[in-house]
Amino acid sequence: MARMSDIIEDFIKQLINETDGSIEIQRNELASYFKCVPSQINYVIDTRFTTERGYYVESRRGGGGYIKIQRVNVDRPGKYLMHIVSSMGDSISQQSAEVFINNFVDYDVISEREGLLMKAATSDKVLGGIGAPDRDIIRASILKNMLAALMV
Amino acid sequence: MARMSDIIEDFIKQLINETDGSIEIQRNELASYFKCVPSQINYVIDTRFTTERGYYVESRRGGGGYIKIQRVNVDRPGKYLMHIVSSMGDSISQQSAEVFINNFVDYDVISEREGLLMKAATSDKVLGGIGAPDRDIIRASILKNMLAALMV
DNA sequence: GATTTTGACTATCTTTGACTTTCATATATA
DNA sequence: TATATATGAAAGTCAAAGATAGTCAAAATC
Repeated sequence: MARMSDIIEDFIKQLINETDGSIEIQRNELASYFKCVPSQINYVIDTRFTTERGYYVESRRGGGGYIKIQRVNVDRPGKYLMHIVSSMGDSISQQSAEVFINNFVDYDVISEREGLLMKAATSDKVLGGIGAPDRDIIRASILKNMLAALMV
Repeated sequence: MARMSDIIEDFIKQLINETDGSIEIQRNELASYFKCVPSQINYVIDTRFTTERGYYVESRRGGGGYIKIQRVNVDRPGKYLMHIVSSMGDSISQQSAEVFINNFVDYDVISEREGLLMKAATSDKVLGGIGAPDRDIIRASILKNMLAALMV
């Protein structure tokens, strides 16, 4: 069965597309629309609408509260890439790597084929054999080196 | 009696044929359909649906998890790559990897940028930290997986 | 001896709900 | 009137429970 979280994610993304990059929702309203607990909305936002994925979220509690989600505009892809690389840290999970790579493709910093290459090189499928702490370190190293190679 | 693994392999291959080269299965579902333990599905995938044999596999755990199996394209350049992949062995030095990659670029199987990416991902600069026998094994694995990704 | 089968244990992702925090407004009090 | 307090209406947090898939090695089979 399809994941509820994915369905909610798609719904929100469509709303954002329809409204020029920024929406305001009520958590409880959305939750009751999807017949889920309100905290699942938080889960979706925390895992899918992160800074890494290019979103900016703010909210307010209390009466008349809301959650506002905005898609971040990237007008200088090269600069964006630089910033990402330097903020990336020395260790990175497969999931995060994938998110980064998808972003690069979305913003036309790399081609789709290049994205596939990067994902293939950083997947747990190939790095899984490496022990737990080292794996993510080597993954970060691979990713950074590939990006650096493109920036030359 | 025929081997269970072979039966499962044939079943999956038929599914792939019926669906244009790409399927998504649930491990537990398939296991209960064949009345085997779930890990046998992993065994079948690990031994039969490898990059050497021309498949690209990805998966996701947790609720709504899945295993996705794609058959790679074996048309023209793909066929050449496929041949390379299956002849490459399980271990490869940085030097050999570079020779392979340069060849791909020379024969226009990949672009120059893609070549740079591949070299970056398989260089000793990033893999040097891994101990001697494992390093070349992981390098081969990365290279094969990248090539397979391009053939999907 | 190599391959296959099995199962216990692990890792990862999602769903759920009880409890907490914050804010706006209404009401009480100095 | 101005300020303090109570009330209710949101959203946030966090951990437990549930749902998958992965790993690894022992046992079985060929």
